[in-house]
Amino acid sequence: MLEVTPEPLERGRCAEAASDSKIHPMNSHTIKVACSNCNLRELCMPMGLKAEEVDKIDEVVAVRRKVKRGTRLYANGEKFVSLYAIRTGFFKTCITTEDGRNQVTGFQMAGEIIGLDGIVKDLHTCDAVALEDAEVCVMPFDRIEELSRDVAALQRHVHKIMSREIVREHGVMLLLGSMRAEERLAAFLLNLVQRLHARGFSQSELLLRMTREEIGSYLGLKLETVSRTFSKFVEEGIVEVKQRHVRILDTNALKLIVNNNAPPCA
Amino acid sequence: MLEVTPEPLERGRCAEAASDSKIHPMNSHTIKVACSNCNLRELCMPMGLKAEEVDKIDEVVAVRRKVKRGTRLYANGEKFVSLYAIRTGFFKTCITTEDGRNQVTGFQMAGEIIGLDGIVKDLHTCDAVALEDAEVCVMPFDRIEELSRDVAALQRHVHKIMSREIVREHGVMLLLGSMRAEERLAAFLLNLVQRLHARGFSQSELLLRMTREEIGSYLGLKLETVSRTFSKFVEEGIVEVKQRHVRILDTNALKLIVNNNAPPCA
DNA sequence: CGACACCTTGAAGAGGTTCAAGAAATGTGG
DNA sequence: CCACATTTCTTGAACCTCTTCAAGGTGTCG
Repeated sequence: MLEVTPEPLERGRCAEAASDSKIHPMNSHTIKVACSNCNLRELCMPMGLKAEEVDKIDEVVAVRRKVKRGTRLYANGEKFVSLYAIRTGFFKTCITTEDGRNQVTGFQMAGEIIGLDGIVKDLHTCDAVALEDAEVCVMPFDRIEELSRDVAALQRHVHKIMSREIVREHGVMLLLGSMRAEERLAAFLLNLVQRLHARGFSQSELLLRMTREEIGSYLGLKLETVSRTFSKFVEEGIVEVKQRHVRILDTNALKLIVNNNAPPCA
Repeated sequence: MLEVTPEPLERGRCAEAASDSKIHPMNSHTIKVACSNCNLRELCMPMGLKAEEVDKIDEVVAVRRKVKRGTRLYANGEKFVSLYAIRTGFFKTCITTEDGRNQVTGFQMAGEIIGLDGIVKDLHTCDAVALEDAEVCVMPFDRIEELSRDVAALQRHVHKIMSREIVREHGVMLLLGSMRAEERLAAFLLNLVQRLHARGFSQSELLLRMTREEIGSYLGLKLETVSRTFSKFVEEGIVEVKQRHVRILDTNALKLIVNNNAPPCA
């Protein structure tokens, strides 16, 4: 359910690799970059590498790319070339069908990897939209594959990232298939705050980057239901909500809601 | 939504690798095996390999294992060692939580790979249960990794299998998040029959290997709703249903239901 | 400041669930 | 091979959750 993080990072902002950045702009919004001194490396790089292996991995991340809020990092049908590691910002991924259905399949934050959907057909099968101004590391997939043939730790890391995504989606299926509205929203809030906390943010306070409609799409609910459920949580004193600002007052109450009001036996 | 299959295979049953099988039983239900003359190789092996590469891959599949109906191939919490390629039979995968929730995350048939959930934590995070007597090829994952460092086509294949599973689950999220009962069941039937047809079975007739309750769990519905929806389809002349025997009379009607009654514009 | 996107709340309605009973199939042991 | 127990499936009726439709409020950005 969460990214494995040995210790919280400070604030999800990377110290710039000062010597490199902004010297060789590839185009209007791409710049060179190095992983080896990125604050997020514990999230998106394998641990315990030799120095020479770290250097090799630095070469994988060819460039960074800035993505303005509301614009797409990639879109359904586009050729798949690279995976992306999110440096800063917040994304949603969603699929849209010809008959007008739309489904948010996930929300992604700093240190998470997106683009895995494109590997199977060499085409992206969903859209990735920045919900706030963002910056990503562009990692050409053929170079990842090449390198992970040399560096077993990287190979293993790539496999784990993909497996983690599969397991995450199992959790979403459980949520969508078996939970009621309150349970879904409680699980959603707990998941978000947990991931934010792992990145050094508050355990109890969060700023929603997405609309009620996007939350609803992700949770299989209508935006009105999301809004009403928030209101209900407020009435019950579980959270404070001011638009997109949410403060969790009673984490345990949320956990009880998710766990069917059964106390955790483990 | 489906396994990519160049051409239908005959009946999903493998010709035995006669010289090998049953000579060296590893234990009561494991036998040696070779991929190179398995009828399913187009489904679970990369295409266009050199002969020597095929030989290497043969070595990956250490043994086969028989799984009796109703028993588990692996279970939540067990150590992850191998992926499994299904030779014959039919599986469900499902997750169960401490508080008693249960969710079927997929149904798998011959030629499909299961066990990917275990990679991220070296532990299986779901159960795989045989819904009929089954046989699988056991593929130790460390050998897969080792070999895919040598054989780029295998590496790519493993990545595609994992990506395909991610994309499949996106489809399930769309189903669970945005479809009504009829739409879900129609999509489910179309998906099943399509995968069966790719394996040489009928386009219109299928034998459900799972109960109404299991279908319901997968589709986020109660078993009564599944039953009622089947009955509705029967009334409308779209399918014939005799217990687990289903004959699709009007594939197009099912497609229209899934597509929101909007004619396919593509 | 005005336009627009987003959020909240109410009331009515639909779709799915729950509870219950009975029928059909399947498996078991004598 | 048959009788019985068990599991699975179907169907009805009442209920509940979530959706739909509608209106008004709040916040944001040019």
